Amino acid sequence: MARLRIATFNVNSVRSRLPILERWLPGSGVDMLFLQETKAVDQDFPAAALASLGYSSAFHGEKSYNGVAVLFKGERPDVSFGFGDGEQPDFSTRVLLARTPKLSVLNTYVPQGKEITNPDYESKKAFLDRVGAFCARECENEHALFAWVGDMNVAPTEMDVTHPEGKKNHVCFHIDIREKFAETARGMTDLLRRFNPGEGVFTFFDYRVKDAEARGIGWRIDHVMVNGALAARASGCFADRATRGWDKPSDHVPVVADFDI
DNA sequence: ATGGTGGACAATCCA
Repeated sequence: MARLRIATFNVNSVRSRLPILERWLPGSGVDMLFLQETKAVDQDFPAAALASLGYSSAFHGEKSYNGVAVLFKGERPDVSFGFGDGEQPDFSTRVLLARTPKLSVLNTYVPQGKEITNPDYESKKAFLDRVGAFCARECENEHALFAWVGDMNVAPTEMDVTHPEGKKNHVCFHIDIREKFAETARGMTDLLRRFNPGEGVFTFFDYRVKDAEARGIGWRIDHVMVNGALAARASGCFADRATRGWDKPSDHVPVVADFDI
């Protein structure tokens, strides 16, 4: 049995967050880091700088928006982009699948949805349907170790927002999207919540809210969801606030999870 | 208070 530490982090531009990654990663103990919103085309991804930190990478992004990546130490996982289900759009800059001999991880940057009246909100639900189909297939083999991680843009419960009464029509909290998320993750364990059952566990602080973190105004929208086999091997999960005290933090907080596999 | 700030990129779009 070996200890495996994975993490998910919406960097909101991998190039702007390079100083944060350089400061955080070497002492983080993270073996595999899943990134969202890298906002860099592939030729601009700072692979060399990350390699000098001891992390290889696989990435796919586009100009200005979206982009996903995995950073890893040691053996290269088998990495693919998009749902691979033959449907369009393929979401190749929002979906990354990494398979190692021991486990598979689906990394997603779920569309935010803008407004509940916007067509993008329907696209968000359709995206989650495709994630749900994928997860259901992965979970058919109850012995295989599987995780779904990333920026899900859904706060699953009232505990996961600061003022739930004022957010009933928000695309990340509307009852429809919370039910869709629950259906998508059916049978899986919300690992950050399992190890942190109390109030005030957040992974996102809006830049537009003044002193959001100090005032405790946040969202829990970045998740590590695991199937039963992987849940049985989990030893911890936490939102790592270290990066928050440093210069130019992301609006998101890394979520770190430990396993014995 | 339908604002606010930050990122990418060059006039706005996105979150």
